[in-house]
Amino acid sequence: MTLPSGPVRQASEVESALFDLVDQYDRAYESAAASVSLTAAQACVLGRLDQPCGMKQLAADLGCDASNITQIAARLEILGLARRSPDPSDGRARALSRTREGTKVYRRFERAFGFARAAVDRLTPTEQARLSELIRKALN
Amino acid sequence: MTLPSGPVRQASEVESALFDLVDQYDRAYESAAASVSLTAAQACVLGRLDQPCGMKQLAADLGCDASNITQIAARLEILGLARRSPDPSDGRARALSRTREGTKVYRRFERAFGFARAAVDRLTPTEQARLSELIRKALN
DNA sequence: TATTGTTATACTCTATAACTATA
DNA sequence: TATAGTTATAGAGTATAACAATA
Repeated sequence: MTLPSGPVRQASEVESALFDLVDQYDRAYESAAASVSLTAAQACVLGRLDQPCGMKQLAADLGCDASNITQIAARLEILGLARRSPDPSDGRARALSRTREGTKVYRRFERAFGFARAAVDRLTPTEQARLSELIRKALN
Repeated sequence: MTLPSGPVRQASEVESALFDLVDQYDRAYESAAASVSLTAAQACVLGRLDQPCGMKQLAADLGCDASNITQIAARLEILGLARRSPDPSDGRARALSRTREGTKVYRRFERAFGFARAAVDRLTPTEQARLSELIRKALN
């Protein structure tokens, strides 16, 4: 006979707070991206192009397969927001960079996002420093 | 003539901490789900079934379209992890609930996840309370 | 007529495997 | 032979629109 598995684990108050924070952050990110007609992944890649960046590096940063970056880069290129340029020092490599339009759109995304800034603005400077400290310690 | 758009906004230290927290949380969630052969969305739905729940309610909770829930529920059903039952009081409605196997798998997911608990365990009880308080204030 | 849920469809993200070109 | 990137393909999440059954 099989015993019932029982209820799932009960989260503590801090864990719930962390969950709510992450949940709201993710939703705000997605929503801000949609507001400028980007997907979250596209906004994420676009945001990493302050400097031109190789495909392999982007894949490593985002923790996904390189073939994935190829597709996202291709779409950003079609949208006129990014451009792939040959690497003079390595014929295999290509660097992805933002176009001027891409930077404009990304800045519109940032203004639409605002989640982190708004959250932080509800805290005093001392509280902000303390929050930062606690998060860093928790992340180890 | 068009002026350059200029650099994107520079995030503050707290904002960076928030970003890192969310990023690590999301990756750990995804990875834990994969470790029990679930997608993040499937784990998310499964985790909300401590009580049977209607499709519409699930869609509202997850902030997505109801047709989306239909698909995820169908897959969870095929996997034997959840079940859709008719609602006796409303012939249109169906309630999704975890099977015993679904609860077992979800508990394995929780053990694999552990991110929030591990993070929280690096803090003293006083620090945990303070973190919780600051997050709640920041989320308003 | 409004609501719950489903189906059909299309787009995107994602990974794997096979491939091209270069190192 | 190894590496950077691409292509082909397939599974899954997502939304919209049209639909069935019920309220």
